Amino acid sequence: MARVTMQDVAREAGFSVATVSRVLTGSRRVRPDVVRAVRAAQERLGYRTNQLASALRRQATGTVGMVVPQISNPFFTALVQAVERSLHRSGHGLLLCDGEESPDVEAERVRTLLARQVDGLLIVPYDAEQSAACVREAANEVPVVQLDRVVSGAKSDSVAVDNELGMAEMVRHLAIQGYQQLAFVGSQPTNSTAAERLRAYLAHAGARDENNRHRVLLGDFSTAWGQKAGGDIVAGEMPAAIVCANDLIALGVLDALLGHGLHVPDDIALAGFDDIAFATLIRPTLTSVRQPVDELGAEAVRTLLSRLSRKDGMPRKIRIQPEIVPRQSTGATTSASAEGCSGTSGG
Amino acid sequence: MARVTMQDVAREAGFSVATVSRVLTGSRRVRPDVVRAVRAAQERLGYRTNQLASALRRQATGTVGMVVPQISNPFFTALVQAVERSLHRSGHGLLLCDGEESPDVEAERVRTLLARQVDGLLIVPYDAEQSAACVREAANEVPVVQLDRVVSGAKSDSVAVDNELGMAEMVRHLAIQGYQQLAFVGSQPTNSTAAERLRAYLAHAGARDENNRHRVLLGDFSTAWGQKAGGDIVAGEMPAAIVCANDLIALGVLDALLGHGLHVPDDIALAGFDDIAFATLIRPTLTSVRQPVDELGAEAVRTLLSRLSRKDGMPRKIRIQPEIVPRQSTGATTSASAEGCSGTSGG
DNA sequence: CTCCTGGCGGTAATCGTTTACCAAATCCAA
DNA sequence: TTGGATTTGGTAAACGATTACCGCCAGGAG
Repeated sequence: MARVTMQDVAREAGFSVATVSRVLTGSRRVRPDVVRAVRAAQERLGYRTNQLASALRRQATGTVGMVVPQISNPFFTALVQAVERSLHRSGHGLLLCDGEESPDVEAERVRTLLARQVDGLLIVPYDAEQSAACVREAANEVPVVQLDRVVSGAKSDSVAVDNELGMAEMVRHLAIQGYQQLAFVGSQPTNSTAAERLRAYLAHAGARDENNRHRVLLGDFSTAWGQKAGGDIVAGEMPAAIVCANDLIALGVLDALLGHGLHVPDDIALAGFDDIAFATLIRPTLTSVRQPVDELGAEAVRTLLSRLSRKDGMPRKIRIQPEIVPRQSTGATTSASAEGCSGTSGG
Repeated sequence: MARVTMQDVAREAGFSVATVSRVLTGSRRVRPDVVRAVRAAQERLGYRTNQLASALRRQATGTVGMVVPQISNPFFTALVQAVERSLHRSGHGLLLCDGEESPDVEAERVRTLLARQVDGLLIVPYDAEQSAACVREAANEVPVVQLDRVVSGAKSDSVAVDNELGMAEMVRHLAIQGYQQLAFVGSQPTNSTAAERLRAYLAHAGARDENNRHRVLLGDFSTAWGQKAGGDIVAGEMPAAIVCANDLIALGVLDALLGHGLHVPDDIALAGFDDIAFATLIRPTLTSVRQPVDELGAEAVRTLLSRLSRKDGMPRKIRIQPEIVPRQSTGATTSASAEGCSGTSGG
């Protein structure tokens, strides 16, 4: 039951711990017959190196920390999944933390991650201002990559989608589909994505129609907010289409619309942002802006790991191009059957 | 930039590292004035203890590993979230791994978790047979709690919902609602939850109607499978209601039904299992068996932590009672507006 | 004044690796 | 045969905390 150490392997093989270590890490040439002997001994004892001790000595844990505002948001879930996969591919572990949508919890999580000596940090900062200090502080200790959202003033790389572009294309798409009067249901711009999407909407929709400036409802990124905003819109003068700042909001709005007996897109069109898996599982299927989650995750990991090897260079801002996915909710597809959805397994 | 160590604090405070350590861990009484001096020095230097070194010495990392078959399944996401919260509340960290629905990947993940010296392991084993060896092996090294699914032959605790009970209540509910002819869309019983739900369905539905034994379609726990099975059912002689082994399957089936122009529950009723968040966001809202995810996670963590302090005692099987949630899809609610959904935040 | 006891700070061993440095062995050319 | 270069294994010092053990000092009893 007592863990078997390198000492044991060394004794068993009849060599020193140094030699065993060299065989295992390949840090220096060892005679082939010795290698065989050591490997055999290792096999016999079922030895696996203690990463803790190794990490302490090498000053690198092979672990990166990740903090997201809330795991249960499907977009973040997908991001976590993509990151986890990329990390494991390069032999790293993931220490995951949920910030519980609170700057305080978030800061505390970052602190414990640093205390656990993570080699680097991936963070989706909750709030553009309240999270800034904690991100800056972290960036002084280890390489940090901001993901999806960005706070200013931190010396760190960032990876996100080009929200401006995505929103612009969405507005254009709606125009092409013939929807003139638009409304926007978004989030208070307390973080970069909310702010960018709002700004882009105003810039592009406002340019076409001065009226649109008035039909902007701001809350948070939740379904609950979508439901409320949807109700408000139905109560007033109806626009031709509603643009939402993310899919969760759109789901809420849709719920409200259907609840009032409205048909989408016949009575009113609807569009979201993120393209979460459920966008194709509801009726009507939801037009959205696809965030290439796998790419985002992979790119973030790649950026972080490259910082780990060579720390030089200026912070880089990486922006990935999103892609609009037209579906039934904006009258783009009439085919009744949805695209496949690969989410397998179950509880 | 160089990390500040306990040495530095000791020097700054004018005491030895032993004293500093004692102040920080509270392992022994230290004179109040000395405590103040040490704390002041710590504050001045911004010292935080290196968990790595501490863990190596104490032989405990304060970290537990968790392996789920696939994070993107909303049920597992919710479970992870609950676990993460409970763990952090007791000062532990979570090393999360996605098994990618493969016994090999799963086994590899377990091995790296053990190499990282996790204090304990929470695992949702992918396959009743193929995952058994790896769970057993892990249970020999650290306390293991199996969550949601169970493999036999491992000396470990387990926490799960009483699937038998949940399915029994669902069948009874459908009977009360007046649905006689049932069909079951489930997963091949390659894991305990699939097996238990199938067995319970057969026991209870079969008891009422010999015919029901024939209307059992088995695939996996995915939406894709639900879509296919739904199509097959529509093509043949239609039952009055379809019982699904989880909500993802139900979503797929629903998709197929709606795609064929059928109305739920007027033409055919539908029920799921798990009660994931989206069950209330689709139309019709989905009748399901609620798994109390927060309780499951909390109980699993509690069980694991108690094993960490006192290793004695036989393995315990903890079964939590699920609760059926009747909604529109079985004609239980006619109210059009859905219940609130709290999933906040967004990408 | 001596001796014992309890409180408390310091010294150094320890957790399990990695690796700088040393030394023995081997090899090759002259 | 010799002397330098090259392998390659061993010794021991880190990494940064925790803690067993030691010893000093103060105070109380005799």
